[in-house]
Amino acid sequence: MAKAARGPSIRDVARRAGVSPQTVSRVLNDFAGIRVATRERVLEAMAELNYRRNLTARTLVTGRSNTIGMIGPDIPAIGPLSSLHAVERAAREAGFHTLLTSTSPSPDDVAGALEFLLGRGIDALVLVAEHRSVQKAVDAAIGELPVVHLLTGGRPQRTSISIDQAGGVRAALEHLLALGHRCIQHISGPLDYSEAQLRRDAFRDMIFSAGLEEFPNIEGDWTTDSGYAAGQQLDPRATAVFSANDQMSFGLIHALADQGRSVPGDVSVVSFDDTPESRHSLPPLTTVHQDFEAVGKLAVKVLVARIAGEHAPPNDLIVPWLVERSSTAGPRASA
Amino acid sequence: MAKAARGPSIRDVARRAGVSPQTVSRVLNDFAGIRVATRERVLEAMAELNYRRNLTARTLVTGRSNTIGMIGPDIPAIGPLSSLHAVERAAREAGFHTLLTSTSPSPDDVAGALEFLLGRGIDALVLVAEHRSVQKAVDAAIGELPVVHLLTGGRPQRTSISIDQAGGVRAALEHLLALGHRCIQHISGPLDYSEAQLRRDAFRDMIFSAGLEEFPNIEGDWTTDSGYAAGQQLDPRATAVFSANDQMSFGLIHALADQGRSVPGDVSVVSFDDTPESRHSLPPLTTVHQDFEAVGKLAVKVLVARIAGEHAPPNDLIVPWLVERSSTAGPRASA
DNA sequence: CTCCTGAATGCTAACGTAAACATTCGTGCC
DNA sequence: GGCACGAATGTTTACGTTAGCATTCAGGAG
Repeated sequence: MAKAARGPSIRDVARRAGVSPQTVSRVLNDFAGIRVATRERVLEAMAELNYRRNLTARTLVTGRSNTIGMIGPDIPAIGPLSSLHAVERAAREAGFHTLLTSTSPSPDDVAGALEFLLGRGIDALVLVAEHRSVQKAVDAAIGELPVVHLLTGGRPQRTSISIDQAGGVRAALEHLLALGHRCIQHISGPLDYSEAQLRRDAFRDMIFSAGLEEFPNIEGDWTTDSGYAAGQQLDPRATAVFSANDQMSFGLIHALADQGRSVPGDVSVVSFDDTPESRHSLPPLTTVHQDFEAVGKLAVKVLVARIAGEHAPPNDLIVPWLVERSSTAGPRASA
Repeated sequence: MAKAARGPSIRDVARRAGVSPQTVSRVLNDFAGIRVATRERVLEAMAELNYRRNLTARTLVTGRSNTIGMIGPDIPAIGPLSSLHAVERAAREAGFHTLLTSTSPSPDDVAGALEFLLGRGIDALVLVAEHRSVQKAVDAAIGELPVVHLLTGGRPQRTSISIDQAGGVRAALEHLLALGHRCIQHISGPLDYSEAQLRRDAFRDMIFSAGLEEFPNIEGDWTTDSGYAAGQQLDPRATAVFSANDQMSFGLIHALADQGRSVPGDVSVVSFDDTPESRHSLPPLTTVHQDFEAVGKLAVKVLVARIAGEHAPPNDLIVPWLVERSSTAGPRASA
């Protein structure tokens, strides 16, 4: 067994400094009304003993952990990972820390992750790119805990910080329409993810209201490989593709290149995410910018307010915008 | 103030089941020697009250948290993020959970992160892609805690799971040499990261022992943008580039394309990481495969063993290999 | 019937901290 | 000089759990 190796406690410090444990606690928590000499004696004792405050005990007694739990998806896609990372940074700046669990969509896994976080006394919960099974489990288990759903794009019943998925899709499609495209196919993410479904639905709405022909949806799984596969089943009449994330776009463009078709010469591609890679791919992608950083910051801001007991602000919608680069152009005359 | 909203405790369950708290605890921890009827009564009571075990209290009394702390870099690069993610998954499978903190290289930040993790009673620590300032802080603060340094590629003094950076570089350069390249320039990562330095050093050794001319090192910061910038300062005589990660390679290739130079026609590019994007970029990258998943798994395995008090196995070196794709070819006759 | 034994369960203390209340002490005022 | 008062510090208790020891109980041996 690993030895317990407990460090010095507040009591040891108190003894060494010749004060009561409570006084040490007060110094730790920056209470007013401690004589300067006393405080210094305590600080000195802490330094000498190499004292480290025990967050576990503190959490136990206060019921507050200053920790935000995060549940993310199991997949190593840059999008969700960026969001998680952004939350982590924003939380840190706000004086909070994060407890990260990723989980496969299996209900058992989700329940386990939730169990761990809740048992750990988190003060709030952030859900990133949730699989739908996660939503259900969370709704069942959460009591008063502040929760933010990130990026889902529209869950009116609870607080959520979302990118306005429909708005982003609209910007992307308007761009393609303005270029003159009439045959546009969609490569969606896995439809059991909220984002994927929202984007697909918004796409359909746009196609419908523009009176265009609807091509069958090709469902990918967010990965570059699935984008490549999608490129192989693309309808030959399509002059433009709206792809649900950048990674799939890369795969798609690769597949087209292998078929001897160029982007945007033969096919235009509009994408979603604006990951760092999309700025420098060949061609650089025209893509909807998702400001992960802003989302993370806003999420933490909302949560901190709710933790402090302030009334939760209404759902916040971050509006993404289209970054026009070189993967789109007008359709060929021949099309 | 947020209401405490404490859930039911072991005591509430005990009262309801008509047993002592200790018996409930025994049921929770799967002790032998509980009458079946009693156990069932307890389980029933837990279900009725929707009881959730408090990990905080448990940690406080046992001194073990079943949690592995992770410190990662502040940057949202896919490489380190993948590693963190892999550790998280491996830990979960081993019954552990993870506490993630990322930190800027500033000593204060690092100290704060460490403080948080240690105060939280983590059982072990994983360092991913450490900035050198992290190493120093960790060495100072860690006592008996099992630590694994991930991906640094050679820290003999402590247990570390590393990718054999030098081996990877060797594979990459041997490939270029075999193709006939003699003018090879390096784009390194920021040299205050261990990996960046190890790769740069291995590169130099290879160049030296092959008796080739040494071009000045161009130092990037792992991002695609810095790769693009590097592409603009490339020595015109270089027929091949060894770039320290995939993201910078993408930027580099973009810059070359903007100059009207093609890859691999005019310049060959060998890279490091084998991220999912590299399979489908144009051209697909020849790159050194880093098995983040394997590294994560191995790290957790080592840590679990050390937590259990077994003697730490010696440093483990994972050997990466070169994946040959289409970004390399022989030098032009004109070169 | 009593005693012993082992199985099942209960009781008490402890983990390290902070909240709430209690006490001490110095100081200024009458 | 005595008193009141606020500032500084101390004492007690609780948070939810588990370790360690104590107790109860049933059943078999003598």
